[in-house]
Amino acid sequence: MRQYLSQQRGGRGGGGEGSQSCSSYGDYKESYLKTPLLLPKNCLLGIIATMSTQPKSFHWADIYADKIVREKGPKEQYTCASGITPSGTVHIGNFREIISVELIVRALRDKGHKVRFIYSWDDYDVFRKVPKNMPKPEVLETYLRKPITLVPDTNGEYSSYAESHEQAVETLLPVVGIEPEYLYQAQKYRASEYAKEMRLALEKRDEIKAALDEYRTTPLEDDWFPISVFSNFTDKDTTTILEWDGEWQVTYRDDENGKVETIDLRNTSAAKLPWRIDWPMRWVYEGVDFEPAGKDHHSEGGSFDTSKHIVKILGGEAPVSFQYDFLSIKGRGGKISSSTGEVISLADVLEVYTPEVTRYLFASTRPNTEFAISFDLDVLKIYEDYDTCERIYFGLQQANEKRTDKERRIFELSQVREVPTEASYQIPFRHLCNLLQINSGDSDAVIAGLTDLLPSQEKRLRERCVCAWNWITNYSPEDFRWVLRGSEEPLIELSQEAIKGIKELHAVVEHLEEYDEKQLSEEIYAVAHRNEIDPPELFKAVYLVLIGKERGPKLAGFVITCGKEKILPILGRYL
RNA sequence: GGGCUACUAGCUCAGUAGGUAGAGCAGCAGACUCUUAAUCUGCGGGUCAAAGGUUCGAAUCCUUUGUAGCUCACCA
Repeated sequence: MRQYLSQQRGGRGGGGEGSQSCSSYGDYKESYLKTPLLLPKNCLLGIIATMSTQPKSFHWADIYADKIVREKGPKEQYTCASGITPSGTVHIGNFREIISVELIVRALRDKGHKVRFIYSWDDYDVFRKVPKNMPKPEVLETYLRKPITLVPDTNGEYSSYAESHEQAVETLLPVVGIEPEYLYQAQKYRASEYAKEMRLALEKRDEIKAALDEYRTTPLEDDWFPISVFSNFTDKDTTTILEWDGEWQVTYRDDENGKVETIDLRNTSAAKLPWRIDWPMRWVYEGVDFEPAGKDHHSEGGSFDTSKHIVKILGGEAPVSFQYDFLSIKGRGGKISSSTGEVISLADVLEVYTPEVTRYLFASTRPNTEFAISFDLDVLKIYEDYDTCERIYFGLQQANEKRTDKERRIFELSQVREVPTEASYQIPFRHLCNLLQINSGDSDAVIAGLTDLLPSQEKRLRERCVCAWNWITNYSPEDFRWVLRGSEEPLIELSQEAIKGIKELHAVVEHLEEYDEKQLSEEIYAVAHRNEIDPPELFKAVYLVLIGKERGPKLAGFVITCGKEKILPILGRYL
């Protein structure tokens, strides 16, 4: 059991490393103010707004940041907390809490405050249920009622089940610009770091019991104790506390084998506070000023509610909080919940949404409203919205003052790190999808074709290409996908008229450089009429020849984008 | 039984320091010999769920009611 402790994170490196990585944010505001702005021509607006001092913002993150300062008073440092029990895959719903806190952390830092952002892994909680999406459930089942930190990783990659979930998150969060200081509760409990706090809870047993009983349907037993013990014989929490000596000694019985043992809170790894006491204890221990919670906790009688009372008993006060709503998923099978099988995680979202756009999803939505993360055609709209937001930020698109302020703040908060000094390459997601399909997913070829792309825009565009291609291949509707036909594929059977039309079109495409999109469009119609074909028939024939489908991207633009090198060989087969 | 949230145009929703109601889509009209959930221009459209209250003034604050959804009272 010990080995876990020392192995897990090379001893508690959390503090130092955490604050180090966080400091990059501290400079973030300053650095973008200092950096000379290389903005596109017509964006005076952007410059003016950037140079003015922090405008009053009505973004929810700023409103909460103000509220924290107002309610907690001036402080050297504010502590914002988030956390979760890694009892299964950490899903995108859990991510909402993390990023909500991070946005508020940023808002506080932008106002010049020092902030400690802690993320607590509650990996000393008991393993209660085997989630459906885990390998070797029969193995996991034998670990029920033991602390999660002792459950093995049935994928065999990490030293524990808890760590496998923790690592999945910790490696990914920096990608979206989130770098909290991680606290591992198993480590702390097993090192008896909370001995005093547990003793305090025992001393306040009656008050705590009364607070909890207020909302319980059946009151706690008279011999209830505010701590729970993992048996040293079985590691399970199926134990009964028999006695507390009024100081550090606690005697418990293992309910499975009847063995009795007395432990000392100062040097045991077995004792733990139950959740409803554990939470407020840590508010006091870490001095938490802000921590949100899901709506399940925020109901009257829920754990946040009882914690508000218990924290006072423990000599502290409750943090500022808000409740965030749940997320749903659109355009992809699978539920969001970790207990019901397939789970949507941050990794899945990042397949389709770039880090900035992922942040944008959360930064642009009030946390207390439910919304759906879409994998369907809404993806196009989300990217459009993000691009609009960016154009407004850089003054490339006009909007009224109120809207401009709002979009500007959302844009800032959506950035992974410092705000770029120039807009990204503005290309509609739909168009990018077509370019990628023309080039069979080869983003190098796409990028090579964009002659006006600035070097500084390339990295962001490449990230977007990856997401676009993932979306096309995995999520886009069938209508949306197409592949240019190759030379080995069988010829399409066409009417005489259609073949004449194709031939004539081939001749037109040979001089493609002489046409712009509108002219080419008109010429296609002219071809149809000269050959007495209904235009829709000709379109259909051309799409069949080019991509094997009856419909496709708008033809004239499509042909021009593909270029004659690609189009001529295909049409040429019908000459 | 308690709590929370929502109710704004046909649809999806913006609208936080109370000051003459907004957007997108749909619709209508016109343009385009034009297929895609993206062509352009113009237009119409709302007792802001209901009632009461505070106010010079309320979608916004308070009270009550209705409808819908979520959640707690087991565990974490």
